[in-house]
Amino acid sequence: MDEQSPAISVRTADVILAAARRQFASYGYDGTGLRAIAALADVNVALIGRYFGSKEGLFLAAVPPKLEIRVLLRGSMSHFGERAAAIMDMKSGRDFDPMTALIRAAASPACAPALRNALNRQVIAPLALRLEGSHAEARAGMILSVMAGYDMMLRVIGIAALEETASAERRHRLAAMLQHLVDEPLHMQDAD
Amino acid sequence: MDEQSPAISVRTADVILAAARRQFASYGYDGTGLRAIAALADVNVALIGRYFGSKEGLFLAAVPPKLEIRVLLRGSMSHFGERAAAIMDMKSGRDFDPMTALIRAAASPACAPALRNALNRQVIAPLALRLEGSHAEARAGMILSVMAGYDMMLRVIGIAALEETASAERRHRLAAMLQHLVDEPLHMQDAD
DNA sequence: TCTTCATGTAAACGATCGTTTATATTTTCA
DNA sequence: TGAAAATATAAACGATCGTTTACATGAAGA
Repeated sequence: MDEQSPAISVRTADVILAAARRQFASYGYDGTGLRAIAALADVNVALIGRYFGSKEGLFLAAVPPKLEIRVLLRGSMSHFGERAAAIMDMKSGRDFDPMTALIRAAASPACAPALRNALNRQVIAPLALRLEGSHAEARAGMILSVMAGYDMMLRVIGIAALEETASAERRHRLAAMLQHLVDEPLHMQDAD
Repeated sequence: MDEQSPAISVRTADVILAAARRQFASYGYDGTGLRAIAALADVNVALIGRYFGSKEGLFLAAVPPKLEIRVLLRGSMSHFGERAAAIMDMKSGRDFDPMTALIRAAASPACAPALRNALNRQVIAPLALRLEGSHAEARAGMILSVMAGYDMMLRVIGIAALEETASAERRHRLAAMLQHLVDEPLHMQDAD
């Protein structure tokens, strides 16, 4: 080719992606340096530029594709709350969780638009398709909000009131909120 | 004095604090430069160092003290959900909102511990005192989670499914969730 | 008026960042 | 085996960052 053909090696690209996911999830977008990713991947810094163009390109290639929630949508929606809450509680200790990475990166203007698109396409749209009743998209958005807020307070900031509560109790309340957003027709409020 | 007496001017300090709040809320902790704050405050960069010691010191002096939620706790707790949801919806367009600033800064390891402390002392503890029934602190943590997640999806990331929904509908659902976390005894789930 | 202390400013330091350029090494294939 | 393509590396660039040092201005008190 006449233009620059980056000359890729799939295995090297995967090693870089894995390292990038770990770093982005742990330290956020701004807190992660390309040299740290390169060191973790045992790879030269310049390779990242050649493989993914820029730091933003690397982030977009690493994190948003992992945001799929199809596993959550498998099975009856009458137990969605339970399933979601169980997953939100289980995922502690993993070296990479896309939602945590997303939260840590949300503040960076460089990736906010891309995150918005990824969330719309890979989370909200498929979820809204499974919701019956009115305002399906808004309810999907609220469901995502609840899950993200929970993750942020529990994992990113580390609120003691949540950390020190029995996992079953937290999961119970989280599941109830999510399930009620799924079961649209119910009016939750008692007074008007 | 023998040590360094920073020689303060209250008005200058306030100007710096106001500028810092605006910048931190808009661009997050990492995205904000001291020079940008200084320019906005029409003040020399070095003054920030002399007044607040460091960037972290400035952030801690600017954002956490504004986290008070006493206004939210005024009045009967049987309408807490409505009040909170109304405030969460109203605050758009303000030049500084402490919760948005908090979310934008949560990913920075430099301020996460301080944010944790500030949230515990100024939000969760006073809120839990007003909650009757069991697991008051956990429920307070969940209330904060819901509000923060809502703010993050609506204001920081900007999810279309929430932005394009009528404000009244959003507020309605948010209020219902919050109020149910206040009214502990109710079991929200329908199936077991 | 002269000194003192409070306040503000200018300039630079050292470090780190993302990115690029130029070069080296390895692999492939005729 | 040898040329060409693919892959990897080292070194530097320019910019920005938070911070510090040294100096200038200003008002107040004796």
